[in-house]
Amino acid sequence: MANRKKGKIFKAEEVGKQLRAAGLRPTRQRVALAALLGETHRHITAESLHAEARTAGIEVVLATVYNTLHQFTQAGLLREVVVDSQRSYFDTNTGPHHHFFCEDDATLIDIPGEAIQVARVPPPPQGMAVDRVDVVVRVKRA
Amino acid sequence: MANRKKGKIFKAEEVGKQLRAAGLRPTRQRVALAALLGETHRHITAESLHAEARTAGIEVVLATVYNTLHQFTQAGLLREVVVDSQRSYFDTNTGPHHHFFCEDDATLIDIPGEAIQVARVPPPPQGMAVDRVDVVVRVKRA
DNA sequence: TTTTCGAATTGGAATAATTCTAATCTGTTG
DNA sequence: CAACAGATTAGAATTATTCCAATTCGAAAA
Repeated sequence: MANRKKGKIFKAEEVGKQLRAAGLRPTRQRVALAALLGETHRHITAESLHAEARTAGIEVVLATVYNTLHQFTQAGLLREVVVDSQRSYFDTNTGPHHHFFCEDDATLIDIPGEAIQVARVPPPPQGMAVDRVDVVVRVKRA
Repeated sequence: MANRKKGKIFKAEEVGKQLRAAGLRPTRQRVALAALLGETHRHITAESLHAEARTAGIEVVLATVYNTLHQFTQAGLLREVVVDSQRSYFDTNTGPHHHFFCEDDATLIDIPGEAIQVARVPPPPQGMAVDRVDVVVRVKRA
């Protein structure tokens, strides 16, 4: 626990095990991308992760980054954040929380789950169940 | 007022005036699209409005629908709703309210503004001002 | 360790949504 | 009714993402 920073979803030495546990084979690219996600920031796009990977000398194609992000998301290791209808963001923080979205530079900032209180959400329509409640606080340069 | 349904942003006889007031010239296509928006449902995509227009015999190209939706949005007559990173939705209801988003069929349902209470939104980062707070309740077939 | 098989990656083509552009057309004003 | 500013058009261009068939690679068996 001394060495556990919140937000790190992968620990370098355990990436293999973690992937296996998620039902994904620890292939070269997946391990490398997982390592990057474990070490760096919280909000990424396929494009940004691909750029990071290439900078780090990892040979991986954009299509594979897309596939991998979706696989990690399905496995519950990442969460997709919808704030921009033009680009998909992924968050390494899968716990309950919300976001500030800066419309000027299209960046995200986490808001801890407890910070915001959402009350009196009406019941969903017949036959529907609430999957989750997303709050996006859109901000602009003042 | 007897004849005023909430959600109707345009009244057939006043479309011209309303557009003019918004600083937009009441061209044939704009008037026609505005009339459609005034008469029909609340949530549309460029694609769906284009289909409606063509069905109604209005000759307008998809690019123009996009332009018009953005112009109306800028003029404050429509609001863009971001719920799907792959498609843009527009809402004829520009008042304060939120949405249910059904992930199975990608449809939106309004939640009145007063229905949900969002409390304790933390202050935005330095130099930023809150533009608006969006709540999306994602639902799935149970 | 080598073989083998099934699943994963690849690169590129395909698709979908949206924006851009240059030429043409049309409201509006004088 | 003439002229101009601004709008529309079709299609090309762009961007983000997905799909696909061929190749490669990881893991379990031999």
